[in-house]
Amino acid sequence: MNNLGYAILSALGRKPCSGYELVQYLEALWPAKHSQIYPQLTKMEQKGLLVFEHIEQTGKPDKKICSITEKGKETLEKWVMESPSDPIMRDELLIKVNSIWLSDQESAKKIIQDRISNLEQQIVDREDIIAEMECKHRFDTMSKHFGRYLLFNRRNMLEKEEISWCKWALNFIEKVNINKLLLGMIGVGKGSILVEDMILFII
Amino acid sequence: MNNLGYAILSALGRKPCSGYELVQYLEALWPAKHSQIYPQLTKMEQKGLLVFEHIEQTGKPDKKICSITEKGKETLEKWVMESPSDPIMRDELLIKVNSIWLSDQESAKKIIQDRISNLEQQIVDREDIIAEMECKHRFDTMSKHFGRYLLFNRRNMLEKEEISWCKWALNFIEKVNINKLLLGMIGVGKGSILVEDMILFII
DNA sequence: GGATTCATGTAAGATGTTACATGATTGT
DNA sequence: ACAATCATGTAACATCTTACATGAATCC
Repeated sequence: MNNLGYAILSALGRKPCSGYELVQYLEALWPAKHSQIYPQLTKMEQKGLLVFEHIEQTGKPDKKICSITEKGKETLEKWVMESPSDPIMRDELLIKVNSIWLSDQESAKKIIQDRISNLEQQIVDREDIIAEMECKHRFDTMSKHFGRYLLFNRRNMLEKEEISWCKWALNFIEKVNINKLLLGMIGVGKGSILVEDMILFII
Repeated sequence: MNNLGYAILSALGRKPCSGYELVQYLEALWPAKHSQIYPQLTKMEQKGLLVFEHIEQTGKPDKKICSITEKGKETLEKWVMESPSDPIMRDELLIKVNSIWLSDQESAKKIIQDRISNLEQQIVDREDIIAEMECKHRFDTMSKHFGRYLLFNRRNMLEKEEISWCKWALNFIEKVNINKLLLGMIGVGKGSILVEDMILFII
């Protein structure tokens, strides 16, 4: 079984739900498009890890509610104990920042500023969800939602720290440019003072 | 062109290098195995984005040094200005944390403690590299290494914050368990006081 | 009237991983 | 002796994305 499969089992452990709902739930866990979810669910049903229940709806398309089976629960339980492999992050911004030397100051600053805006929006949205969790899930039902609660707080902490980095980087970029302009030293020799300046600035 | 291609161009913009070296360089930017790099380089050479230079070596296998072309530079420059798409993070740990309710306290704590160890190791390693960068790249050569310098600091900031979350989560897990044990309330009713306790603890 | 939400599925293509293949040098 | 580093490549497979396909209800 693959990670998507375990993520689905983890989601269904909380409560049974449709493939459509899974797409949303998994966004914070292991993002996947519906075109990946539905075939995966079929495979998992064939393996006996989950069962389908067909629900007819009026005014809406019919849906298939998936529930985790005993076998599914056992499979997940066994996997959870194994140590996880290294995380992988793919972010175009990193490539763009790495290429910063060939773009002008303003363009460089703009991509970072846009990132700050995106992060800020995501944080306010997530803070609403966290508040809702704290309000809605009392202790008796909290247990199954506890992990998700930890994860939402994790994301917020990391995104706030990313904003801190963005601001630090913006200041740094500005500092470098001001130095370049003031001393008229684009690529000229005695710049070693500048680097010390920059390093002082970091500390 | 795909993101891997732009990452390669970004790497080659700094200095020409072999496919083998690219694998290491790209780890912090857009990780890829050599089996993906070599065919990608061939495609990019055919498109005129880079050129190969065959270097014969004694005692070591021969290598092919790739250099970015004017067309490659222009392609990268154009792409850098476009706004990046959303980052994607895939981390098995998240699925395991989400499934925390079905593993025992000790196993749950262990996976988080292991993560802390990994992060701490990565941070000390990266701090060495950062120190080396600050030392080696004086102002005249800094420009092309500037983006990478920003990125290494970014990673360190984020990983330090992840450690903070891990420690917060460990405390939280312990707190929940102590409450469960003390009050003997596994799944029993009047737990609402506990949740308040937990929320107080977060604040 | 047009976009979004709900709801499921398939097909084609792009991207990424694991395994197979070779072979000398250097460090433990 | 054995593992790791340097160095490049292919093949098979797994994973993920984009596009095609349908269709009613609700919101702006």
